[in-house]
Amino acid sequence: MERTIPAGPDPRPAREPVTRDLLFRRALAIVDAEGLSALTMRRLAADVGVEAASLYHHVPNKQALLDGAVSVMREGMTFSEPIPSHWRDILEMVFLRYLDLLTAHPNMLPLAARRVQTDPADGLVYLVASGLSEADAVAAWQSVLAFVVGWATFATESIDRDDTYLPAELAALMSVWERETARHALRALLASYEVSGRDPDAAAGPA
Amino acid sequence: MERTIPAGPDPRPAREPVTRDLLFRRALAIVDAEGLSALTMRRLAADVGVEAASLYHHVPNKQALLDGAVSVMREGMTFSEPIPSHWRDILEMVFLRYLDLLTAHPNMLPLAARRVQTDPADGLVYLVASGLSEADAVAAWQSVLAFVVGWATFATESIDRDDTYLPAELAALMSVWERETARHALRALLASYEVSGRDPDAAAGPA
DNA sequence: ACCTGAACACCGTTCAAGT
DNA sequence: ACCTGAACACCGTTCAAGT
Repeated sequence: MERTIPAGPDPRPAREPVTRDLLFRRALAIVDAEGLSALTMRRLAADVGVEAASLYHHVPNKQALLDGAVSVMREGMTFSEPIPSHWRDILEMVFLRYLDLLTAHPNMLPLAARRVQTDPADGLVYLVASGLSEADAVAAWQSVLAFVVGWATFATESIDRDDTYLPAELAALMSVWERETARHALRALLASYEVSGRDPDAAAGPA
Repeated sequence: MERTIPAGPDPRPAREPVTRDLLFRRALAIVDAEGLSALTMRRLAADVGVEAASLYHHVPNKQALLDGAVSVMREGMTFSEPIPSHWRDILEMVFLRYLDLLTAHPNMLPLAARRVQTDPADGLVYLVASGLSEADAVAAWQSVLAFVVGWATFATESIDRDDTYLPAELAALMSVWERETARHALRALLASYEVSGRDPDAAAGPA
């Protein structure tokens, strides 16, 4: 008979109990470290110390796992004080931060492009409160979101480049996607939307 | 013994001879019709009337097949006369046309986002010839390309929307991605880049 | 309640064998 | 030169069986 160790410090390998949230976090870690194709049910199961079939007690299917990983990633979107007061500056900050987040998780991009749409939805409501028409607010939101996701797509992945016919100097420039260039484009997009009411600075602080 | 029909009109089912190009075209057709996940080696082989293993006589692997399908798709990018004279109008036309192409092949988008980068590369050279600095030309190209691919990503696919917390009216607006909105954003992006030399209209026709 | 083993219906790819 | 059958090493998912 084996002796049972009753209160020793960490007797068995002490497998962390399997929860949905643990699976989401480990799934994100695997994708970040080894790419989307490395995330298989068998691989994740081995990672948390169970068999593949066991995962289906915590998650209905693989898609739910991917959705969970996206959610975990998006929780990493935090903002540093101070918050600017003009809606344009706020949007610029939010979407630059979002661009940074996507850039930090390049392997997640194919997944992040879905479910993103209205994510900081309250931000959209805020645009209307700032004086933009609903149509303009939605247009601005869509444009900026599309740009950021598209930019991350190119800035992030090891694209197979078609440099044929391109002078070496231009090809070299095209292979670098500078954050400052994205910021400039973001500002140009935002500048094309205007508050329509008679009090354009209604949302800009008390003074 | 069966009688062999020597010169009848189309005796056997007359399988079209298998070529790389046929495979590319059928692959694109399958993806367009049934989605990316429907394109398997076995499915494509059945489509052209051979076994899956036979495909490897024409194509080294599945990735080459996908690349070929992207190329076939991009051949569908044509331009109607007349070509505008100002570089901004040309870029707007080219990238609106590219947006239309991506929108017409929504299932191809995950593939089209790679290899696109410098595709109409001569266009980039043309921007420099029009008087933009190399840095500005690349920045404009990158910004507009990123925007179009991002826009197509959202406009095209049945995104799982997160409409929680969003007023019904805004949610309804957010679910529609109007081509006119994209055009406005495209123009705003292009307007932010200027010819730097002393002859800003150097590329704008003879008059 | 949670985990397992074994199976099912798939994948992409290889290769010896056929014509 | 081109095609095939059969196999290999994988997938996601299901389910009866264990504790």
